Amino acid sequence: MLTAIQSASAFFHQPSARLVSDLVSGMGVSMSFARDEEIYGQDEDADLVYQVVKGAVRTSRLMCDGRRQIGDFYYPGDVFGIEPDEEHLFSAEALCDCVILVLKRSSLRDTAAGELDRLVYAAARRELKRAHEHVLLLGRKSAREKVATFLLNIVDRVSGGGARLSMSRQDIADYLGLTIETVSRMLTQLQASRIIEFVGLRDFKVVNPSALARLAE
Amino acid sequence: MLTAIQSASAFFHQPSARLVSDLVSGMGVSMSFARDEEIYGQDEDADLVYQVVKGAVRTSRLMCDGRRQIGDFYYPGDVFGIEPDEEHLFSAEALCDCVILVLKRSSLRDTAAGELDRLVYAAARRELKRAHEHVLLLGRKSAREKVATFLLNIVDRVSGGGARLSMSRQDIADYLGLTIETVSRMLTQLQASRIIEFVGLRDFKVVNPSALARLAE
DNA sequence: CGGGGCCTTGATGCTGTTCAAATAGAGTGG
DNA sequence: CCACTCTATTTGAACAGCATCAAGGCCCCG
Repeated sequence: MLTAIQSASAFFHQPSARLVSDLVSGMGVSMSFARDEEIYGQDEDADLVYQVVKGAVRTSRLMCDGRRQIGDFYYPGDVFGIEPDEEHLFSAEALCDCVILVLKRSSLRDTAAGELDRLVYAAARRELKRAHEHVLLLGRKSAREKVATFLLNIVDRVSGGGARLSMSRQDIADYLGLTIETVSRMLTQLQASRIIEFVGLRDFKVVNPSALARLAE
Repeated sequence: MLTAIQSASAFFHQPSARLVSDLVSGMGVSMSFARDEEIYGQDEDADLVYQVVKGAVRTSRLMCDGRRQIGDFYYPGDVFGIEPDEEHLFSAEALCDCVILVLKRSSLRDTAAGELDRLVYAAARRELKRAHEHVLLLGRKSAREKVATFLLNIVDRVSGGGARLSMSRQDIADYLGLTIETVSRMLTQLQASRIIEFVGLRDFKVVNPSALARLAE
C-alpha cells in the first residue's frame, strides 16, 4: 500500500482535469456562482474544500486600508480553499460565472479519508510550490519580468500559443504587486516589441515565446 | 482514530519545541553545520526532511543573475526542507553553527509512516501559511511596514520584549525584497522614533510594541 | 593597535506610483 | 443594428519611494 506521501506525490504530478467527483462520487455539492460573487470570506471557517468545475476563481486578501493581494488564480480541476488554520486568511471570489464542487472535510473523514487526504495533501503541495514561485516573483522581479512571467504561466496552463485572460487588469496588478497602470504599460511594451499580440482586451497570443521566456528570467 | 488532517492540525497548533526525535527516536541522523554552510542545494533531491535542533537556518533561491530571495528562517523545533517537487527549489544554509536532525523520508515510510505523515503535513501547512503571509508582505507593504512586520515576527517567536537577529542585514533585505541600505535606514528610523532600540548590531528590544504593531499593519 | 568585513549614512537617479484625462469595449435600450 | 452610457483600459505628466553608487564609521578579531 502506498503511503500518503507517495500517493500524493504521484497524484500531484498528473496535473489532472480529474475531478474530485471521480474520487468520491456524490459526496460533494455542486454550486454555481456569478461573476464577482464570494465563494468564501476572509476569517470564515475553513472546513470546506473546493474544486473548480467550470469557470475561474481568485483568492484575495484585503488589508484594512483597502490594499489587496491576490493569492492565486484557479481553473477547472484545481483545488482551492486549503489553508493551514481553522479560518481562511484569504477570501475566494468567482472571476466569471462558475461551477464549484464543494466538499465538507469533516463529513468525509470517516467514509473516504484516504482519498481526501491524498487530494488535500496534493493540493497543499501544489499551493506551496506556487506560493514559493510567487514569493520569488514579488520579491525579486521587475515589473516587466513580473508581467512576462505571469503571461507565460497562463499560456503554460492552457498549453497553446495564446490564451484568454479570465481576470481584469486590476486582478493582475494585485497578483503581481503592481498598479493597474504599470501592468497596462508593460503589456503595451510587450506588444510594441512584437513579443505578444492582443486581439481584444482579454485574448492574446505569444508571437515570440523565447523572447517572453527570456524576459521572465 | 484520528485522520491525518485532524491530527496534523492538532500538531500544528502546538508550536512545539518538541523534536522529531521524540516521535521517531533514533531514526534521524544528527548533523552539525558551520556558519554559511550549505545544508542542501537548489535542484538537489528532496528526499530528506530536516529539523533544527540548535542554531538557525535560512532557505534561499538564487536567480541566474545573482538576485537572491530568502524563503524563510527556521529556529529550533522548526521543520524545513519540505517541498512539493522531487527537487528543491530553494537551498538551505546555516545562519550560524547549527545542529540539524536529518530524516530520510523513504527509510521512514514503512516503519513510522503515520508519524512522519503527520509531521510532514503539519510542516507543509505551516510553510503554506507563512508563504501566504510572505506574499502579502512582499506584494503590498512599504519598506517601513516590511521591516516592522519582520521585527514583530521575530519577537513573537521568541516571546519576549526583544530578540537577537541571527541573520545579517543582507539576509533581511533578501527576505523582504529590499536592499541592505533600505533595511538599515528603516531600522535607523524605528530607533529614532523610539519604537525599537538596538544594543549592538544584532540585539534589539521593542520599546513601543503598539507603535510597532501599528506600523506593521 | 591595525585590518577587514559589515553596517550606516549621504547624494543622486530610476522604476514604478499617483493623479488626471482620453479612449476603447461591453452592455443596454431604443 | 445603432446610439448611448458606463466601466475598464490606456496614455501622459509629475512625483515618490526605493535603488544605486560612493564614502565613512563601527565592531570584531587577530
